[in-house]
Amino acid sequence: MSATRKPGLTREVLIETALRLLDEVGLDGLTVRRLATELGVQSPALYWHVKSKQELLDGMADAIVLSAGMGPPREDESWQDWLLRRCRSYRRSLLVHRDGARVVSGSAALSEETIRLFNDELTAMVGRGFTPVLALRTITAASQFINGFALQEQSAVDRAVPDTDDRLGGLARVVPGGMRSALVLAIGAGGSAGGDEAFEHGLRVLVDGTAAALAREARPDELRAVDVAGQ
Amino acid sequence: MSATRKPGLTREVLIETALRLLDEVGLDGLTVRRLATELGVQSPALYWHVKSKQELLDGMADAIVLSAGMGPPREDESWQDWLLRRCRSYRRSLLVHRDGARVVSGSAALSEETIRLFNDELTAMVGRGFTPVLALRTITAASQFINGFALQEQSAVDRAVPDTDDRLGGLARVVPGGMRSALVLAIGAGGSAGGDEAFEHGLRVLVDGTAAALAREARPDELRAVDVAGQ
DNA sequence: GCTCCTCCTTAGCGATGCTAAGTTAGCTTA
DNA sequence: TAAGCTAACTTAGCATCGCTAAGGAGGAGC
Repeated sequence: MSATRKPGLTREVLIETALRLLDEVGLDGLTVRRLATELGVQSPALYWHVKSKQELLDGMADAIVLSAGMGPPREDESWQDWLLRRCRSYRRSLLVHRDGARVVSGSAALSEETIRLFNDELTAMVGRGFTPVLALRTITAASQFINGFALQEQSAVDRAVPDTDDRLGGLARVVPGGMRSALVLAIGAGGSAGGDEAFEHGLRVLVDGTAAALAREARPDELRAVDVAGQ
Repeated sequence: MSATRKPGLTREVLIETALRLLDEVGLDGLTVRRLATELGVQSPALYWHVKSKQELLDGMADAIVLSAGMGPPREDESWQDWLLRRCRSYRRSLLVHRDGARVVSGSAALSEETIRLFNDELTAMVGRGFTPVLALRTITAASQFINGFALQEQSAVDRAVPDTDDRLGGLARVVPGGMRSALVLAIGAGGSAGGDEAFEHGLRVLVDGTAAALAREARPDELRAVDVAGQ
């Protein structure tokens, strides 16, 4: 019953070590046996602290997400600045660990702590004029864009780098012989599927589009004849 | 030398069967042995037509992407309508097959055919006023949003569905006891992390934000004092 | 001192991706 | 027609994986 028994191992230590090991060997190299060795223990010992490997991965994913420092905006901060800050921080957290995006994407169980912070964010957005649904959808869209983006950035890094001009980063691994104008132009002009600039562009699009949606939401009585969604 | 030998098996047949089997058993259940059984063959036989399981998955991913019907807009079609059509079609293709998004996300090697179509799209966008870089980044942002979105939609479906109120679809599997206002409000109002409406919202944000970027690109001499990106 | 419970070990099961080596069928060549 | 070659498969099996079952060590509590 006493909390200070002497566990030797802990769920927390397990997750921390797993994250460190992840950077070394990657997600595919992160086996239960390898982690056990790293902890100076036999592999079945881990199953005393964790139900399955998936539960371990869920814990790692939650630790990564939490390390981004979620939370509502500061008092003096506009929702735009906050959203930009949050998104950049989230991407950085995914990129800090090797295969971080894959770990987070493969997990679905978030901790109560994460959900609480998430809810605080939504509440703050509502305080700045968002409807609850718009707030949720905005964060949702942002998260999914960042997940997809980081996923591709890391998959491009992890594979064996081909000879030259892999600027497309996973979108076009093989450059065909008769590559035509636009693609080669875009790449030549510094365009790339990954990287900070491409990410910042996506962010900007997100913020601008959200601002438009927010303006629409705020005065829903006006004409929507210019609606672009044709469906 | 004659092309009509009688292979019995083909790379194409292999991929088609694998996609059919994928719908049955899911990505985790799609083993080489299982696929071989489905083809009435022993498992090592597959390695004659395919270098590794990853190469098979790459082929499946490419088939899924190609099935979306990529290609430039019609003559009379605005880039907005085309982009919406293309994005919806892409999402639908990912959702058609079980774990389709995971298969596509896990693959990096696209066929030359896909790259050619992709290039045609960029070229057409340039014809409508985009710079090559903006065109590439737009498609990139769209693809990554859709990948992330579909990934989450399918991961929410695939896991054992909990008792009630799993509307958050993977974002909040466990609903904590003291869930506060904004989240419960958003969910109550029909908000959800997945689903057609959330997707359409994301698309709208993308198109609106891209329109703003395009307007900026078109007259780059004007003042940019209202720039929202602080970095 | 005896028992109980926590935390770890040893042993091993079934399944996985993949390789090595052997076998068969059908075309080409003499 | 017979020999030979090679594409397309089979049989056997290796190393590794996540995970389970059973047992043992050692401090805590009576």
